Amino acid sequence: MNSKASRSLNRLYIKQLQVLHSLLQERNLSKVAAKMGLTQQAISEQLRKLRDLFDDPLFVRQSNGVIPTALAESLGGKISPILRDIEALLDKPSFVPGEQTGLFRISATDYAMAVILPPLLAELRRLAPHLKIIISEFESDNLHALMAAGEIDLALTFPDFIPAEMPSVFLFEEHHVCVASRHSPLLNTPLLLADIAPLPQLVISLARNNLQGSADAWFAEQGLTRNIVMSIPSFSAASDIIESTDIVAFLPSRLLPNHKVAILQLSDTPPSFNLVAAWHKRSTTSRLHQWILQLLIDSEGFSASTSLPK
Amino acid sequence: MNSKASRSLNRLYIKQLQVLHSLLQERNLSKVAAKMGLTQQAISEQLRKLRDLFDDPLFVRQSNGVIPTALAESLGGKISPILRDIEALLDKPSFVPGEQTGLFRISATDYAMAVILPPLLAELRRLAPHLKIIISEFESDNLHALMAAGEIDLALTFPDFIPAEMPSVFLFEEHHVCVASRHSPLLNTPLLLADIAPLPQLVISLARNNLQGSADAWFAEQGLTRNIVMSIPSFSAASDIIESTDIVAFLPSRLLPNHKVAILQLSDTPPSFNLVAAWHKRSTTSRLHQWILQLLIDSEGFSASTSLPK
DNA sequence: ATTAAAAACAACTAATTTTTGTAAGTGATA
DNA sequence: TATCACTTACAAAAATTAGTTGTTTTTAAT
Repeated sequence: MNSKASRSLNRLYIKQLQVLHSLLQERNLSKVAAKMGLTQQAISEQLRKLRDLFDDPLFVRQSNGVIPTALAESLGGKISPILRDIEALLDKPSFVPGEQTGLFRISATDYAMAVILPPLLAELRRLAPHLKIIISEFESDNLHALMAAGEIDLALTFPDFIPAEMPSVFLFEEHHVCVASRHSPLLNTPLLLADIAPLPQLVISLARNNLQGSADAWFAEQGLTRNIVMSIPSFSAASDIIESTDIVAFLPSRLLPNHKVAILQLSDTPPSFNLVAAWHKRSTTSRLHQWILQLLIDSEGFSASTSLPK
Repeated sequence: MNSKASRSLNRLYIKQLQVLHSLLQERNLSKVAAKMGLTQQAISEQLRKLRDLFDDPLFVRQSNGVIPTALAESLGGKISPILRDIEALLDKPSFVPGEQTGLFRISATDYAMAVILPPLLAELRRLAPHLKIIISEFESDNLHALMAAGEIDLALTFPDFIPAEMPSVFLFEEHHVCVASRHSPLLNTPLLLADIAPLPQLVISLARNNLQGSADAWFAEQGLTRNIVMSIPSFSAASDIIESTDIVAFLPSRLLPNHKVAILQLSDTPPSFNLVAAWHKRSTTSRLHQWILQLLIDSEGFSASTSLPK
């Protein structure tokens, strides 16, 4: 392509293509002008530029209008589909869940996998059967980077793990209950927090590989120090361990009851915590994303109060 | 389509689509700016307009650039072919006669059909076998209107019949010879113009249905009045009539010899006249038209001196 | 918290489009 | 052939828009 043309191409309005197209139909500058809400002179000027661009008169005048040259006519056939394609760009694609064929990636803690995902995924399978879904274990380290790279679309986790710049929505409030093996001699015995503190305990630690638990502060408030002897990164594995040891732990209430562990009768109630769904700003305007988020909010009747940073 | 979008579409540069496209590749405004020879601020402003047009952020910023939203990504796939199509508009289609599949319409007097067309059509068949050709009898009345309407591409006729605004090219000079039936007793007898004048004569009149011939003025110059008894609109039919009557006529020299009529030995030579090819301004830049015209000029070694009105 | 990179904003300048006004071309018709 | 009605083309002013320079804000990593 010659350089003059490519330079001019930068300055080519869609409008100029429309002028050329209308001119081929109307064969009259004044009529095209009226149709486009401009003056005849403006159309004449655009035509002058088109003539310069294509190095052809394109239209020659008659008493009652103009008639196209061979080149103008051949351009006409090519311009029509281009204009249609460009107009189609602006038509918001209608969003029909059943027709979604894309891929949606959810990162979730194993707690969320057990509690939140089952009903959501059932709905997704029902309403959007052609949508492919990838679920990955929640990684707190580089969540934002993964989302920026487009490798995760939605995270289901605890508020602490989501960076401030990410929009998120509150899903529900959860609290821990203290559990022990179903064979534990402590079952059916009323217990105080002070009774729990010295017992060997396990904490679920998703990010930090240490022996600190989320309820440590609560014990400290009452002047107690917990006897934490183990840390694992999975809620479901915790149950297995607890079942076969003398270890006790605080597990989210919605994971219970299960057939491996039993709830201890504790007089105090541990502080509650929240579950949230978080995503990257880039996804906020995605219709698919919006729809799945709404499904999530609706699916268990969560009181949805979105908190999107401005 | 909403009215805001259609209004904005008028103002949409091809360049803006290129910005969107480059941004999807580079994911960095400054790099796109450098690539397009503009400042970062200019790209930012175009992005602002695109955001307004599509009612979507399109790109959200990071520390080292931007990342596209779902909408921007979906637009990307549609924009690439559009940009290719638009660039293809500017590529002049290469003209290969053998690939021409169009239709070419020639209007010719029966003289031109007999003398000019045969070699031209032979060449056309040989060089452009996929080109369709329609030949029609020359109509002097509304030649310009027919050509404006695209119903005739080229006329082969006499200069008198082509309006001043039509471009034309001189083909060759022709002159009349006086003929009579091959059975005529006048054959082989030297004749003066004064001898011809009283003889019953036929004129070929393409436009005006009257008894005036093109050589009338020539007779008048010598103080003679022709005895015109018949007018017909066809040169070839003239020969048939002359053969079977006592009528004489002036026929173009290139139609002779033929087996129906014979040339009279006239001492004077009638004034010559020209043959021209004429067309509509709209066709002047058509490669097909130019090529056929050149073929016509070359085919018999005519001394081609085009006379295109400004 | 600091920093480096990048996008966004603001005011100004340059370029372009559009309009207003006018001239000139075209073909029909009196 | 002169005029008429209609049309495109040209020119200069006005309005709009794109682009630039300078600056601020945002972003995320150190």
